[in-house]
This record gives sequence, C-alpha cells and structure tokens, in this order.
Amino acid sequence: MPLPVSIHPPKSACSSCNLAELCLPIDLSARELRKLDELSTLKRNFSRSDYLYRSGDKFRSLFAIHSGSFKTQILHEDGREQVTGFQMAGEIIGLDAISTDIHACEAVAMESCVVCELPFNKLEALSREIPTLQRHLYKIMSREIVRDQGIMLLLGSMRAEERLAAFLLNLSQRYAARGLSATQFQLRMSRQEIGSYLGLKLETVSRAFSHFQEDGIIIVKVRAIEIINLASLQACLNNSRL
Amino acid sequence: MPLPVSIHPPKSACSSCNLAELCLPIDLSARELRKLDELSTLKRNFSRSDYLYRSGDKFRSLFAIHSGSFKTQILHEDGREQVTGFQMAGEIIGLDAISTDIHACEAVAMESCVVCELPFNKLEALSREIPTLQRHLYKIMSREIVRDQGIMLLLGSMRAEERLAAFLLNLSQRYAARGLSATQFQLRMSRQEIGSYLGLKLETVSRAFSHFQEDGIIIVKVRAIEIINLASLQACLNNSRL
DNA sequence: CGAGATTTTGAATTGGGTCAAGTTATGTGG
DNA sequence: CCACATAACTTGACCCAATTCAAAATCTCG
Repeated sequence: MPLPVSIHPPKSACSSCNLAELCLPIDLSARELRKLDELSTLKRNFSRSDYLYRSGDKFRSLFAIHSGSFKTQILHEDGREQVTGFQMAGEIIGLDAISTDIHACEAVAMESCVVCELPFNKLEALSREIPTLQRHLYKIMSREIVRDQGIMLLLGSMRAEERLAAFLLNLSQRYAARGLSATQFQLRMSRQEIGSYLGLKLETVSRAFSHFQEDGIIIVKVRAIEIINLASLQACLNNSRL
Repeated sequence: MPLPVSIHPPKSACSSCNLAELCLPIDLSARELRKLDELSTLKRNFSRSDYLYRSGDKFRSLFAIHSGSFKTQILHEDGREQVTGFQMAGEIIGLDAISTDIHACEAVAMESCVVCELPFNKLEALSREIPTLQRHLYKIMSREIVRDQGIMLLLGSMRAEERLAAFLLNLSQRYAARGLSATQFQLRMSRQEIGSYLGLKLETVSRAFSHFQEDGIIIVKVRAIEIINLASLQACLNNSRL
C-alpha cells in the first residue's frame, strides 16, 4: 500500500467532545478524560469559505474538527496557491503553527463545520501530567509528517491518473474509517482545489475523472463519486507505466 | 520569502554533544543540560551510503546529526523512490517513525557522518520534567511539517528552474547558518538525487544548472557550486512566468 | 428562472521526459 | 602514481503528457 493512502484511526464516541483523533486511540482514566474535556471549552461554527485561521495569524490553539471539513493552503507571494490538505471530522488542524507561533498556512471551511478549540499551552501542560497524551501528541505530529511525505512522493513521481487514484483511495479509506461508504461519497472540493492539491490543472483532473469513468472504474456525476472497482484504482496506483 | 527556503537556527556549541537543533535555541539550566547530555550516550560513525535506518525498522531513537549529511527517501513498491530531504549537521532525523513505531523512510549517509542517538522514551520522559524541552520537541516536529509543506508547494506549482533555484537558495541559507559560505559549496548529492527530491529527471537538473551558468547566475563545476548572483536566483523563484 | 460559477471537452502548444551518445570524474588495483 | 573501469554528468534530438486556450455544457443558488 503506497503512502499517500494514509490510515486513520477508527472513529468512535469520545466523552462529550468529539476529539476523535486526539483522544480516541489512547486509554485515559475517567479523571483524565474529564480534564481533557475541560480543556476544550470553546466550540465554534463555521460556514462554507469561512477562515478558521489565516496565514500570519498568531498561534494560540490547535483545532479538533468536530464536523464538516476544511482545506489548508499556503500562498506564494506571486498569487499561486497550493492546497496542502483536506481535513475532515476527527482530525486535528493547526500543527504547522507550533513551529513559529504564527500560522504558516490558512484553513478554509469547505462546508458547515463545528470545531473545538484546544488552547495549546493548556494542552502542553496537560500532556506533562498524562504521559499517554504526550505520546499521542507526538504521534499525531509524526503522522502529519508521514502524510506530507506521502504527498511528496505523489507530487514528485506519479502521473496524473495515478495521483487521482491515490486521492480517491485516500478519501475512500477516510470515509470508511468514519463509518461511511467507501465507494459512494460527495466531493466537498472543486476540480480546481483537487488540482492544486495534486499538482495538476483543473482540466487535467476533469479529464482523468472522465477517463476513469470511460474505463468503468468509477461513476462521476460532477461532485458525486461512486467507485465501481476499487481494485482497478489500486492497480492504477501500483503499476506506474501502464 | 517562499516557504521552501526554510530558516534554520544558527549553530553554536552546545554542551558536550552537538545537539544544535535540539538544544540550541532553548535556555536550559546547567543541571538540565547535563541530563540532556546523559541521554545521548551513543555516538556512531557512518560512511558514505551506510544506512542510519531502513524503512520498516523498529523505532527506538531519534538521531542528531553531529557531522556529515544524510538523505531520507521513501520507496514505492514498484521501485520508484522519492528523496524526501537532505539533512545536515545539527538536524534531527527520524521524526516520521514516532507515528507508528516503525521507520517509514530510510536514511542514507551521503558522506562520513557522526550521529548521536537519542532514545525516544528517555527523551519523552525528560521532556515531561523540562517544559522548555517539551515545547522545543513540538516545535521541531512542527518545523518539519512546515518544511514538507514548502516542498509540496515546490513540487505542486513550480517549474523546473524555479525548483532548482529554491533548492540552491535553501542550501545556501543552511550553509550560511552553519558559518560556512553562502555562495560557494560542494554538493553532497548527485544530479539523480537532486532530481528525485525536486520531482525532475537528472537530465532536467543538469540542463537547469547549465542554463543558470549560461545566464551568469552561478558557476557549476559538477559538484562545486558558486552562486554569482543570489538576487537573480531569488527573482527566478518569485517571478513564476518568465 | 437566470446569472455566475463550475465542469467538460476539443485542439494546439510546450516543458520536461526519454533515449542515446559523448564527456568528465572517481576510485581501484597494479 | 598511473591506467583503466565504472559511475556521474552533459548535451542533442525527438516525443508525449499535461498545460493552455477556447467554447460549450451543466450546475448552483439567490
């Protein structure tokens, strides 16, 4: 399995707040869980194209996406922009800002979202009390590094259709991990955004979708995707020259 | 300044062990410094093309590069490989493995190297005692995320010569941060390795070098680089279409 | 319903890849 | 230290995947 299709932890209920990625895979006592809950007091709502934060903003908190999804992107001064990721419910966003205390990228809501704010200094303090939480924070950051390196592999050495296959398989797995269908879903992002993420022009993305459809691998109705043949997508990823 | 040219901490002596990136920018008491030193007992030597670790290896330690330089790369099952970074003295390597306790990529020495091994469980424990160390570890990981996202921007939206300009400027800054010349240095990596890192073929890298030389921006004698006009390199990076 | 945004598709163009040949380094053993 | 073998690099010619430009079709939502 190639790296770009990263594995996400299975989702489940987590105390009162949905800190799936943050607190789910770790075992905490009732008391520890309560403390973690107390930490994330603030819940905020966002509408499509609202900013969660912008490049240059002062860093104070990480954010746990409770529902909805975001894109993160970095802006080059000459106007070019690069989408660096699409984040969905249960994922933690804002890790890039720890480095300099200033957000390096911006996060934009792709639909209505609810977000838990996690003040980083409180999270740090708590992670000193709870070793498993500390370890888990390191793991989350490390996973982000692995994920980004997977995208480097994708951008650096895959052809257009392989990139799109990797993208669709990644989405498929992430929906499945959330108890949703692995084969039918609605894209939350435009062709342009997919293209930016995959290092392609929107026309190329559109053509690749059409080509997969002609081959009977998927059915595309604009943003509605149905994957007919997961194995073919996998094969497309693995057989570079074909 | 575009992201791919990341800023590194200035180097300086650090207690007995050269943990520049790890311990330099933070203030520690003598006692704390001693503890940090005790942690990194093991120093190991590597020759060119030795592996520091391989993909799949069990994760136990991070490594602080004391001298020399490494490349990290990930392997795709079909044989393709992607260089994900070039690390030099004072940098910490192995962060990707924290995520799964297994190394996701491999690290290969590009010359003779000396490396300090930092057992991660000890580092974790110590970081609970020393809040500034904990914060610093988070920062190091976050910086890696920012760096990787800068490379995503490079791979996703720059043309060949811009990529090479970004690469040369990044090296230049890093050498300068180590007290070496910002304009004259020896490349430690082959055209093939540069190409893999930049998502280009080695011939394209070679042509881009030649082109910069024809334009009087640099002088290349195989691995020996002299930057004649730093500003032109910067300009090449900033003016996308030119 | 209609205006603007998004998507699809076609045709022409091109930047970088591929293949190939020649050149320059590097390293090894005699 | 030199000669040779091998690896690394450069350059040219041709090719192709993806981009660009353009137009039409479709979707979205006020």
